[in-house]
Amino acid sequence: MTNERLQHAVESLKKTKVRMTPQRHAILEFLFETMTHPTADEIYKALEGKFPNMSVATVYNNLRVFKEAGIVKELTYGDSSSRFDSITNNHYHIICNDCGKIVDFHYPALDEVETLAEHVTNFEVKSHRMEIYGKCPQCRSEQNVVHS
Amino acid sequence: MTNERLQHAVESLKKTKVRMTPQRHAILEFLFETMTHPTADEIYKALEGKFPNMSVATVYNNLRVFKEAGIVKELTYGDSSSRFDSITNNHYHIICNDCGKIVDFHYPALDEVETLAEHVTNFEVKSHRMEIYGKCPQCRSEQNVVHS
DNA sequence: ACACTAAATTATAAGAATTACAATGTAATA
DNA sequence: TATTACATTGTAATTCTTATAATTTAGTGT
Repeated sequence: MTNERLQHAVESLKKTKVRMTPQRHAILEFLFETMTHPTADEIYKALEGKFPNMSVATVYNNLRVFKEAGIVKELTYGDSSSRFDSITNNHYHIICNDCGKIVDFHYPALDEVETLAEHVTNFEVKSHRMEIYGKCPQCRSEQNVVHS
Repeated sequence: MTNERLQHAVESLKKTKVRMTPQRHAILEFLFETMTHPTADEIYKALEGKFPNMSVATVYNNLRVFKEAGIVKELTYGDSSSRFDSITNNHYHIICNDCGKIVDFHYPALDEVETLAEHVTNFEVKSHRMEIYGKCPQCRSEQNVVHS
């Protein structure tokens, strides 16, 4: 199913004038198979085995292309660098304040909030963003350890 | 009422070992009275009349202190610099994709989502973040102008 | 298969936001 | 008023991201 989504993405890119290079394909592939919401640099490092000469700029360029094509979403948290996530349906993220882990979490889209906001503010609503913050199970249990 | 909230913030800071300097107070004051969700640099520029020798580092240092004290919230969007907002109750933001304007928008907190996430993921939930994106009334009307 | 052209990649430099650091200054306390 | 720990200042360093120019290459038509 990863492959199916990947195929779909590649085809939707080809429909516009976006060429399919090996680097570009590898970045896409990585984004679709990983579950880790990587940073640009993590993508770069993950692929330097396969593409020893690839430039970081290539990663950034492609992430921009993918974003513009609606294939990939940029996640900006408090920390310095953005993370990137291939877009899937209706899931949100819950993030650990202590260790930074990001876990997917399914929930129907908050259409109601969008509609209400539209009426109240007279904006034309396009999208929304929601995240939940807390402490993950691992960090919770570490905290509970009694230090003697 | 701005003054009341400011007072309260100052006092809660003094309770810990945070000293009240003129610069710190001015930054707090500015954050509580402005409606504009300023960047660190905007705060710096806004106060350079009063404090010609203030360093940008001071602004950043204090914003970190305020964040740690739970008085101020950092908003990170896709663009390069963070914005800062004094924490108030139960309001969210709707942001214009075209001009960047941020408008407050009241809505009861999404407690239900927090509760559900807690059960599903076994995180200990602390907070959440939600924003809505779209096009503001001004940008909408500009778009509709017919160019002859 | 070959050539053409627009787009992509690479390498590097530049830019911008934020943080680190050392020296100096100052708020809170006794 | 003296003391001390915290704050500020100025600057340098760091980090993330973007811009640029030269080179390479994917996709297309012949």
